[in-house]
Amino acid sequence: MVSGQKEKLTIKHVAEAAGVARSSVSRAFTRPEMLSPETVRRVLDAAAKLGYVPNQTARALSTGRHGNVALIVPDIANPFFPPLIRAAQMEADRSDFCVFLGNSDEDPKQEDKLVGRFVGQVEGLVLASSRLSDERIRAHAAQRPLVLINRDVDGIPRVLIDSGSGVREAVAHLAELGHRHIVYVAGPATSWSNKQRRLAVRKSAERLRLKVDIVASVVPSYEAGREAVAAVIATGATAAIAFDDLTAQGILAGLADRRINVPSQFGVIGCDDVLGAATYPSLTTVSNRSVEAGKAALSLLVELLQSQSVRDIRYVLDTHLVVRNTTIGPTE
Amino acid sequence: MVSGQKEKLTIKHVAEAAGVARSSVSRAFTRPEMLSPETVRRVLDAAAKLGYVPNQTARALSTGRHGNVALIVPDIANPFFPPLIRAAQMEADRSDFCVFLGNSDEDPKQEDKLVGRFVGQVEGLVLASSRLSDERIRAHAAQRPLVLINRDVDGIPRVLIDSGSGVREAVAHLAELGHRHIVYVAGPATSWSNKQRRLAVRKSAERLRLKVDIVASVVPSYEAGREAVAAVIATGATAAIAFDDLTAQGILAGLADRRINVPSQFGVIGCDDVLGAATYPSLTTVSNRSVEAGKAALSLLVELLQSQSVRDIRYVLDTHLVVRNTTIGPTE
DNA sequence: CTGTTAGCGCGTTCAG
DNA sequence: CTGAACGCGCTAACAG
Repeated sequence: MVSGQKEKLTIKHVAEAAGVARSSVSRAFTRPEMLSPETVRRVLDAAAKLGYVPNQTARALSTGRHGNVALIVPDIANPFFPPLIRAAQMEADRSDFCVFLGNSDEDPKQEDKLVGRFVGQVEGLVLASSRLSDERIRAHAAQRPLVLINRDVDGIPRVLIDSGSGVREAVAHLAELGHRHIVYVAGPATSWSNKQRRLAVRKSAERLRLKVDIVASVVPSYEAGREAVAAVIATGATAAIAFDDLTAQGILAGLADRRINVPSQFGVIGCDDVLGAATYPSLTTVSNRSVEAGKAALSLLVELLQSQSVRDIRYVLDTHLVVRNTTIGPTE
Repeated sequence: MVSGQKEKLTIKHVAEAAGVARSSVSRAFTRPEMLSPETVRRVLDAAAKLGYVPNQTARALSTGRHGNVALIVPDIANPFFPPLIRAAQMEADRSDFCVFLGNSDEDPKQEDKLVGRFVGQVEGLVLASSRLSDERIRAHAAQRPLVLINRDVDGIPRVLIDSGSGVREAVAHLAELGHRHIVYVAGPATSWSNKQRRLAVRKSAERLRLKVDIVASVVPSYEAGREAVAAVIATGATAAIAFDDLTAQGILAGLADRRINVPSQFGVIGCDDVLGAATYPSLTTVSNRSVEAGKAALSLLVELLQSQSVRDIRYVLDTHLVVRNTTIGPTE
């Protein structure tokens, strides 16, 4: 049984044990091809025997590369993000990167603070659904390679989930079912996705001659959706498209509280398809591509890191409507 | 507008600008009380003016403290973890720690690999629902302060969510409703929580003279639950307690596929209460304390880090049954 | 191919 | 209270 060797093993000890210079040990680990196979083997053997493992920190200080990246999201607990985080995580893993995770709590200040905390220890970062201003994003991007998810800033590499296509299908779907007056329950004002969805609802409603109202809702959550119901009903609309599934779920609950039946009396459509068919009635929603987005963002970042290139990249993923059971004609 | 100053600002530049020695600059940041207020102010001013920020890496190399911790979970996308991660995150934030997040993908090998990747850059780690063997956990704990969540290893600080109490209530609840034969749909074999829940079901069923069968299910997921339904039905039981809500949700779906009505023909109880009332029928389940667990684990780790103490800590959070609509008597 | 010698940026004795 | 000098562990020129 190997007892805990608390003593610090450095490159020096390995060098002595292998009878070579310290630099050779270093090279054996980072550029084996510069050494004779014989030497490499001797060094690696000695290292293994001693249980030596290179000190990441010292290496970073000397090279400037720490092998870390940061991922910041507004709310880890929002079901939209975990799959994205997971995908990013696994992609980072493929290139041996460690990922710092930050939760901005939907707050720009906090997000800024996190970036500051991370920036000294990472080679690059990805901001998902950033709540930061364009200026702040540009400022940070000037310091380190930066990839955005669901945020469209010129010149900054970005991965966009185009919920517009799905939302347009949603509006068309409602129009086909005979709805003439709908309402969009908005998300965070600083959210790019929210702007995009709101616009898509407006435009296609206009084109299809539907009346459309907007109901504000500060944060995307079950509670917020539930609270928005009063305002939603007050508009006199017969169907609602919510910023996301969580909000939609809250609306469903609020409607049920008021004994308003879905879908016969009122139609509801969500966005992001994070709830699967788990709501009741199962939610008609717009598909989500968060896994692809997370993976794409990270592989993009890794690519940027490796090939110092700084092209203007804009990667778009489209979406479509998933019809379930919260939508039928307004009068049954 | 400040343009991107890509030049590396070191302690040296600040020293010159402030007209002091480099060491004074260092002290102004780490031990202001050792300097005259006047000097501190001058240094901080100069630093602010230049936009200087201490190099975390260099500092770490010199002090051994990097201000990072790692958190490893089996599956970020499992709804049990995001709230836990978020809580841990925010607690770390309070002490200015950066957190590395790792996803072991339910695989001990991967978990080991992650620990190895992180250990060189963190002061401590927390393993949530670790799939590692006791030996490996002990080995890692010997290197760095380590806190466990839902894993009970002697001598290692741990935070345990005692689902046993809630599960016992669940069994009693079923017994009261008149069920005489129940089945437990198990989770991962390496899961401590699974062992605990299985045992609690067995024991209390025995005490209440209920017959109990066990159905295996490798990973906790919707799919796995759905697939387990055939075996569940085959046992002839009238109610099932699932390892977690995800599995329970899958069971609900599988039952619906077979036109078996819940709760009138079959009762289902989940664990962890991660779905809220979002399933249909809304799921009777065992409450979860993951937020407290995440927070507690991290504050415990921070505490260990600060006060080198190594007491044997075992922090237990109890749970209880949350009755909703998937359980009534077996014959209606 | 391999050894020697500087730093990387900062914290920390140890004198003054 | 402040400055000079050494070291953290490793990589990167620069010789041989």
